[in-house]
Amino acid sequence: MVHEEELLDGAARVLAGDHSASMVQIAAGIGTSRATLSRRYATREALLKAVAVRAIDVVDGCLAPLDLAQNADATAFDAALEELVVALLPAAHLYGFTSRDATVLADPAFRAGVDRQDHRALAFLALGQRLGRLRADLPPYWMWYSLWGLLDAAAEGVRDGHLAPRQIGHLVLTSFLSGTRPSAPPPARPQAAAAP
Amino acid sequence: MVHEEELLDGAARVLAGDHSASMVQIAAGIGTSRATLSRRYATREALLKAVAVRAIDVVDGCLAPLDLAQNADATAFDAALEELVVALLPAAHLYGFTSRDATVLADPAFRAGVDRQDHRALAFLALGQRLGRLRADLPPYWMWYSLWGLLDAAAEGVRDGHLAPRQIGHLVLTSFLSGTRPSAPPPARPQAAAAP
DNA sequence: CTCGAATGAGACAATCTTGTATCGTTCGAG
DNA sequence: CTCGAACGATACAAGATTGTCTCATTCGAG
Repeated sequence: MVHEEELLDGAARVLAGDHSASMVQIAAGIGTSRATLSRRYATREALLKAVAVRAIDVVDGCLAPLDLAQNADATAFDAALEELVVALLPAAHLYGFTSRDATVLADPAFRAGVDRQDHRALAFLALGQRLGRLRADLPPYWMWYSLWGLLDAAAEGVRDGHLAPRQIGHLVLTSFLSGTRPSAPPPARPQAAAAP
Repeated sequence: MVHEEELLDGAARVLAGDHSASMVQIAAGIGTSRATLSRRYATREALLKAVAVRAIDVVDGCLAPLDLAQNADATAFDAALEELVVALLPAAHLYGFTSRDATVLADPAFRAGVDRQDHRALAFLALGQRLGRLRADLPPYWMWYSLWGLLDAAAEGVRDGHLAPRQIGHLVLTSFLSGTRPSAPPPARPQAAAAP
């Protein structure tokens, strides 16, 4: 018997590539039969919601280490943030579609789970603000959403072959923290463009 | 006769809310009949691709002012970047789904359009690097993808009611440029958490 | 006003998807 | 080894979606 987690992750993998994949496509992508899929999950909607719940569980696992940092210092916060980004990278690729699927969005249980998750992340980000490691003039909600946006962007960049999987962890973290503006504003160096 | 642009924008609005909306739902959302929709676009796939082409056109319109800045200075570059973000915000909300829909992604014409678009944006971002206004250690492709990620994140934040439409322009721009790390690292101010 | 093009409403068959049931087979615990 | 649970394959009906068609109506240019 295939474990439920493998099955849901396989379904998520297929659905991440095509949000509107049919049960036949999902079963074929997993490598199982449509009969088994229908036996496990009564309807396609039920499968979708199960994947969404699985997504919440996985992301909750990524967020767990953050709770220990409530009485941490700046160094511990930075380490936890980096750990969070690295842990979230594959999750964003696999489960990102759940936040955009109308079927999933309509599920109150999913919305409630996301709300709990958001509040947990917001507490962590607010801690970063109090520690002086995150800007105090940005809404924590925006920091959380923008982090997910960067994670999604990295996943798309890898999908399109424009980014290497190895570098996206660093890219997301440095963009999230430092942005794309050079840290030390150069006084006035023309630096003419090199000839092609 | 309803103009083609209005029709496509209406379809995009419906599809942005539900990627797998049927022709009946799309027609109802636009306020027209399914017959008219089918007369204009032979198949649903054709409609999807037409929306995608429209998306490319609109984004091309947002990118047009950037070409004039090829021989610009730092100030002009900053202004063009801000203008770009503001122009791109509604487009990201309306047409963001095109970059994630399997049907659209499979269209060679769309991929070619996106490629041309990417190269145009990349040239602009590379100009920013030469002007010293953007970090030279980040791949231009990542800057472009991350900007779209932030635009998407802002749109989702508004959709969920966690962000106000008025502020997202500033949020995207400041996150893209400066990140979420405080600009001036505070020496050692404890700043105890305020009582709840 | 007149006429033609575009529209809305509806019917129709073909196809796809889904949910359910049945059959024989495989696989692992006892 | 034995047996029962889970599996793959297949068939079936019900429903939804799509693409095409017809017909009456509306709307605007001339």
